Amino acid sequence: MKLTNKDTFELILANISRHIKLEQSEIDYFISLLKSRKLKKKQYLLQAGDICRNEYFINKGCLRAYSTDDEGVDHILQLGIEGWWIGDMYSFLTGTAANYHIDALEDSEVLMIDKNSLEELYKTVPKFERFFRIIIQNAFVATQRRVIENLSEDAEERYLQFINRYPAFEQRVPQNQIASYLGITPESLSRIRRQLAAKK
Amino acid sequence: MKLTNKDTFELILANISRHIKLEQSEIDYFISLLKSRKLKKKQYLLQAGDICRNEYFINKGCLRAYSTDDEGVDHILQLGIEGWWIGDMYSFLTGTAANYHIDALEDSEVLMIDKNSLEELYKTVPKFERFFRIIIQNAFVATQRRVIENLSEDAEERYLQFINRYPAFEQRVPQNQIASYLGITPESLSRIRRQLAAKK
DNA sequence: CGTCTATTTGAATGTACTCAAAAGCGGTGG
DNA sequence: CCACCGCTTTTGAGTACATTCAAATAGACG
Repeated sequence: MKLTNKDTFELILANISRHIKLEQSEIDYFISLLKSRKLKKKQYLLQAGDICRNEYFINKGCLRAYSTDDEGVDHILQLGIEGWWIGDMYSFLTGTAANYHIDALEDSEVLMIDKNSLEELYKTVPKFERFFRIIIQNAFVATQRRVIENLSEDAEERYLQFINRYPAFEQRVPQNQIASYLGITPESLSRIRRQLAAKK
Repeated sequence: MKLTNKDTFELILANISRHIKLEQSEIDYFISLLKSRKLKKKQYLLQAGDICRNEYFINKGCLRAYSTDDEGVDHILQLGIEGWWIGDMYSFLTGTAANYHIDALEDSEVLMIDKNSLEELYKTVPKFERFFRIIIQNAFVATQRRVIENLSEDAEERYLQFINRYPAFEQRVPQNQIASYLGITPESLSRIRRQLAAKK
């Protein structure tokens, strides 16, 4: 879908302007590279085995990226809502089969940019190198923190950190999905919540 | 320490030239921003609570970045040898107190660039935005994979993945440090290794 | 050589898991 | 609009993997 509606880009442009300043011509050019896609709840944006040909900006809704292990259990790599980027970066960078599924936990809309367009964008407006460096840097720091928390905290502590850090997710993401993100079973999370309620 | 010896920069320049092409003048300028530091085994490069004022390129040796939890147990966020970057990126970016210690597992040498110099470098030679974007992107992808492996694999699988992916570490890093990286106790790793040896 | 640290081994413990079933909730179609 | 169906959440009982604590052995460093 090609885009014309200006409102569509408010969020992503606000996002970008927090890190780099763009001329109107640069904005127009950037927007011309984007496509949009709407997803119904449960619909796939990407399936493992596909090549991830885009980076996705979540304009509306809620998505998850996850892998399925040998026993068929899902493990959530990333949750994202409006304003977040999502994708399978390794697949995107190397052009190899994706390891992750991405699907919608709510009816959603993403803006996407494919690899050629992105390289083109880097060449034409080098400031975007800076923008994506910063975005990725922040994602990297958050992921490192998650590694350390997985190593050093028990399930209850991780859950408390999670709802404290991402209150929006606690509202919008089903418990079994939060459990998957935390690396525990839905049964365990249910028990943890009961205990926390008892403590109060 | 200010630098003059050309050999000192071979590794880092080779590293950089894999991603961006530099003019001699740009190389000279970049090098002028670097400082070097030698570390004896067990010596700190950074302590939690300090502000991490540099990004560090490991020119020689082996370092670890780790946090210490409430019970005094260490958890290794990152291991690195020659050719790897290391630091506490959150502290570096925000100027806040570091959460991680970094110290040397072997006598080591790092090249370092401070924040002002790096921003200066980005301004003067924007190609470095690209270079660090790529470096961070790769680190991000690797860290995401680690999250998923921590969520989906048991201790034995994670250990096998580890020695397969980082054979150099198996040689150079003590077992209790590998255990810490994998998120298990040294005792558990010892038992896992015994079982693996028995299977053969 | 002696000391300090790392590794191995054993025994008891615990946190989270699996399997199973019931209760709750939400969406869909009659 | 209500009833039903499927999925999510809760609860229980038994289990397993890794932990803790303790001690012995091995190895590294001065």
